[in-house]
Amino acid sequence: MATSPENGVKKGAWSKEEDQILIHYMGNHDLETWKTVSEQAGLNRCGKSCRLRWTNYLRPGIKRGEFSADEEATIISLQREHGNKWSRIAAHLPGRTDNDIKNFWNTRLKKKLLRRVINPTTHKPIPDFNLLNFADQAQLLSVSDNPNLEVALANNANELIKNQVKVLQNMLQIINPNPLQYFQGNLDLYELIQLNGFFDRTATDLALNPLQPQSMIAGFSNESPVLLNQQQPYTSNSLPFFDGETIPGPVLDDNIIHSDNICNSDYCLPSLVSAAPESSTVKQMESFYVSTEAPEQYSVFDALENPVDIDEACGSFWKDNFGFPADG
DNA sequence: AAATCTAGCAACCGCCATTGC
DNA sequence: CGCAATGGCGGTTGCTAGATT
Repeated sequence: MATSPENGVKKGAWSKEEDQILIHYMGNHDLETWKTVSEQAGLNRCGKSCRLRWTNYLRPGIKRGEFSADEEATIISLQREHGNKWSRIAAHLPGRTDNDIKNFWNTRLKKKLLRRVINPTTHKPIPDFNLLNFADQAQLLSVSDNPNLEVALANNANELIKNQVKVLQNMLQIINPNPLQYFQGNLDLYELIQLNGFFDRTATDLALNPLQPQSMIAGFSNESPVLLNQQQPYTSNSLPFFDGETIPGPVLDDNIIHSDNICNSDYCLPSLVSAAPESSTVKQMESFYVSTEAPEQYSVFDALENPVDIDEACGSFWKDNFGFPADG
């Protein structure tokens, strides 16, 4: 069992013997401070740990087990009203602890709301996946049991992954302005990152203008470098993406070397040119990542390049695509 | 059958407020 | 008033049992 290095007090799960000692002590003494409880009861625990064990588990009247439908409705209603004020919410639910309610919210109720396409933060219907925070997006993906929803959300998830790749690129570039050496064992990943035009940015540029999610996408626009022979099929192995789906990509130009220190004959680096809008990296990336089965009007890149009226779009996004109610 | 993944939950951590000296 | 001790709270971690591969 773990102990705190500085004072040797025990940490981790409580044993039945410790529980009995604490219950016996609390039943026979008035509470002074939790520190004295620990000391006088002979528990090798810090006072804080004793308090938590008592208030969350051992004190009389604690209600355990499944939450009733009424309790569930109360929690949702109070969470909407007060936010994550668990102790305040617990005051309305006799026998339930703030910790229990917090766990119940985080592990059950949030998912339940997401399944109903309700944003657990705002308690309003979700008009567009992109308006959720990242954690809720991930959770919505994980709880989805609607195949149509999964297909559509995959497109948005591609977008999230691209953003994360950009963050990784930033980090690598700052660590080493010539990151090519990292990719000798994973050239598919190298090609994916190269497609984003990352290696043309200097460490100084990145330090002064770190990429943010919005600017990352904006960075894909006209001045971004693109591959010369982008219409041809991808030469290396297709990149596996969601659930084994493979996505065709443009060929890499074998004849033009971008960097002089690494050149595998099968994976030489392409040269880069500025693109016209119609052949921009945005369009290229769109065809690269977004499933052709996806409704074209909801391409994430279209949305970014052509700002839409959010109110108008919100009202129809789910309804048009999945038959979900958009307004309650 | 073994390995891996996932959900649920108990407990800890860090921050802030309160209290007492 | 300042400081230390303590308590309260919300966020996070890590363990475990059950499910899945």
